[in-house]
Amino acid sequence: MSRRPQTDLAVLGALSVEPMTGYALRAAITSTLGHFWSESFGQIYPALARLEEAGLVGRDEERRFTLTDPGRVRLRELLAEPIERSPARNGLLLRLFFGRTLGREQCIELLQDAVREAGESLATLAAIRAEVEAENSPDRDYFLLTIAAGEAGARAQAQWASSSIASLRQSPDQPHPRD
Amino acid sequence: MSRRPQTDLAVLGALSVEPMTGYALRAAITSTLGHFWSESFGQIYPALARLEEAGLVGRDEERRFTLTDPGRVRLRELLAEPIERSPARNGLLLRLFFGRTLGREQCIELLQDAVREAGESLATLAAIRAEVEAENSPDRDYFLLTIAAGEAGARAQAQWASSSIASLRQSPDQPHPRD
DNA sequence: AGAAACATGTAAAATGTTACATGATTGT
DNA sequence: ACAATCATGTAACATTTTACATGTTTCT
Repeated sequence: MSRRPQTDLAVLGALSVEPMTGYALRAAITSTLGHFWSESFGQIYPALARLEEAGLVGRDEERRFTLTDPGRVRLRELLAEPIERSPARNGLLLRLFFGRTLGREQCIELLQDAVREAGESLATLAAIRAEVEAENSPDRDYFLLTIAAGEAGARAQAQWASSSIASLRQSPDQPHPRD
Repeated sequence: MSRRPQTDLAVLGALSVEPMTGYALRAAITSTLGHFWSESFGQIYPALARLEEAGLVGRDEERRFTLTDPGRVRLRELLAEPIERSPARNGLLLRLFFGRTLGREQCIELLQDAVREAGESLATLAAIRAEVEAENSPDRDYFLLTIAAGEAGARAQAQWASSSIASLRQSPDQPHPRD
C-alpha cells in the first residue's frame, strides 16, 4: 500500500477541523501537527489538487478548501486503517551506539543537547497546551491527548539523557580504537 | 546534504563492532539496531559496493566486510556531523488528533494497542539487555545506553496511553459530526 | 535429495524534499 | 512605493521500498 493515504489523512483531517487555504494548511501542519507529523511543502498542493479532482474537498466562498461529505466518509475510512509505522531513524541513538568510536566526551555533549532539546520541547508544548485549553473546541480533548504524548516523551528523554550523562561520567574514557 | 551519509554511518559503524558479510550486516541492522534505526535491504549492498570502491571497507580472508583505516577515519567524521533529524511521522498521534471523527471507542482501542505494544517492547528490550550485559565487549556500556533509551520511551508510552484511556472513559462520547 | 538459511545483487516504482517560479494582498 | 506575507504551483533531484533474480551452503 502506498503511503499517499497517509498524506491524504493529514490533509483531510486538518480540513475536518476547519476550512483553510493551502497556505494555511501548510502552516497548520508545520506548527500544530508538527510535533508528530510532517508533510513537505511539495506534497500539499498536489494532494489538494488530487483530492479536489476526486470530489473529496471543495472550495468555499472565500476559496478556502473545505471537506465535502464524501471527503468526510473517506477521512473515516483512512482513520480506521491500520497504522503504518514509519521506519525508526534516531540519529542520536545511532551515534551513541557507536559511542566507543565517537568518544565519551562527545557522547556527553550529545546527551546534553538532548536534555536541552527536551526542555525546549516541554516549553513549546506548555505554550500550545495553554492555547488549546483556552479554546472550547469539540476537538480539544483529543488535541490535549497528543500534547500529553509529546510531554511524556520529552520528560522521558530528559530523564534518560540526564542519568546517562551521570553514568558515562563514572565510567573511564577508553582510548579510541587503533589510535 | 544527501541522506546517504546516514546509511554510510550505520554500515561503517556496524562494521566497527565486528567484520560481517552483507547478509549478517542486514540481520544486525534489523535486529540490534532495529529499535532505533532501519535501512532497507536494497540500500545495504549498493552502500557496501560504494564504500569498498572508495577503500573505506575491505574483505577479510573469509570474505567478510571489514572497516579499513580510512574507513575508521570516515566513521569518526560521520559520527561528529550534526544529527539530521528525520521528519516526525507518528500515525497513532495523527489518528488521535482527529479522534472526534474517529470516535471515542476506536481511540480507546488504539491506545490499548499502544499499551500492549509498549509492553512487548519492554519484554524484547529486557531480553536484549540480558544478552548485552552478559557480554564483555568494550561497546557494552554504549549499547546499554541505547537500550535504556528504548525502555524509557516504552514506559512513557505505556503510562501516557493508560492514563489517556482513563480520561477518555470519563468524557462523554460525542456523536460523529454530521451523522 | 530437498528444505531452509546464507549470500549478493538489480530494476522499477513509489515517495519525498528542495529549489525555483509567479503573482496577489496587506501593512508602513 | 516597498517589504513582507499570503497564495499556488512545478520540476528536478534524491531517497527508499519492493519485487525480482540467482546461486551457494548447511542441515536433515
